[in-house]
Amino acid sequence: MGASKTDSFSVEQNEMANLFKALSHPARIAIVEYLLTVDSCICGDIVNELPLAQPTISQHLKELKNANIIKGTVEGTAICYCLNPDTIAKIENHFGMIGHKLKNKCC
Amino acid sequence: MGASKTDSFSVEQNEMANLFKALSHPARIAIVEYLLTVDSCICGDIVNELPLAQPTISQHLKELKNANIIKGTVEGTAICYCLNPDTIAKIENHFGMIGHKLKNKCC
DNA sequence: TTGTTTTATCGTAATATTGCAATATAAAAA
DNA sequence: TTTTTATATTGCAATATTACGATAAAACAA
Repeated sequence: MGASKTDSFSVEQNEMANLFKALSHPARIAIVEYLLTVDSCICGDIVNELPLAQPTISQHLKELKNANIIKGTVEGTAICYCLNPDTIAKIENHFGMIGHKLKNKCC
Repeated sequence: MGASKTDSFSVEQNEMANLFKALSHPARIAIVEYLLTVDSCICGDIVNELPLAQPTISQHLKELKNANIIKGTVEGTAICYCLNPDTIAKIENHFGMIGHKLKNKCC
């Protein structure tokens, strides 16, 4: 095969897996980090920041957008990207929950 | 192509991407969740918990082990798997840092 | 209008992932 | 020893991902 057996798992499990898949590439990690260093959300120069061709970056941005990790709004000719705090908080809470449960364990 | 341009990014960016890649499949999310529900670390029945064949689960466990998300120690015939709190904390801190930086932003 | 700039999409080649049957390995039980 | 039980590895087919050249689309400038 090659396709994940998505149907065999819960909606929540698939959601979390999709969030992590969106973050499972160094270019997308770099994009998130870059968005954090920029003061405002007004961007448009991500292509110059990364050692990848423009179509490749556009594709990575699309995946981050589909996963709701970033938001993009049209700003004239350019597009303004910024991180989605809700999704970041969602992931943060997920691991906070895991960390909390782990404290009551033998590990 | 198809291979990631790993060399173009920092060691840290690749490390984080690999951690997330290990968590980017619902079966591996399910394994992590199952390990959280078990009282002790003494496991050995993960195969019966998931709707996947034994070789498939063994492969998923291997990926989680390679990413240091779980630890496995031989326990006679069975193998005892448990979560690695250090790695969980590492991811938790990563998002805590992002969340903190986001608070000083326009988003 | 035409040209410029910025981002998106298409098409495709190279590579990676997923899943499992078959088989192997390792440790304990009989 | 042989058998049983639990986990790992191999090999392969189906599918997904990654990267980018070529091209398109959208908004503004001249």
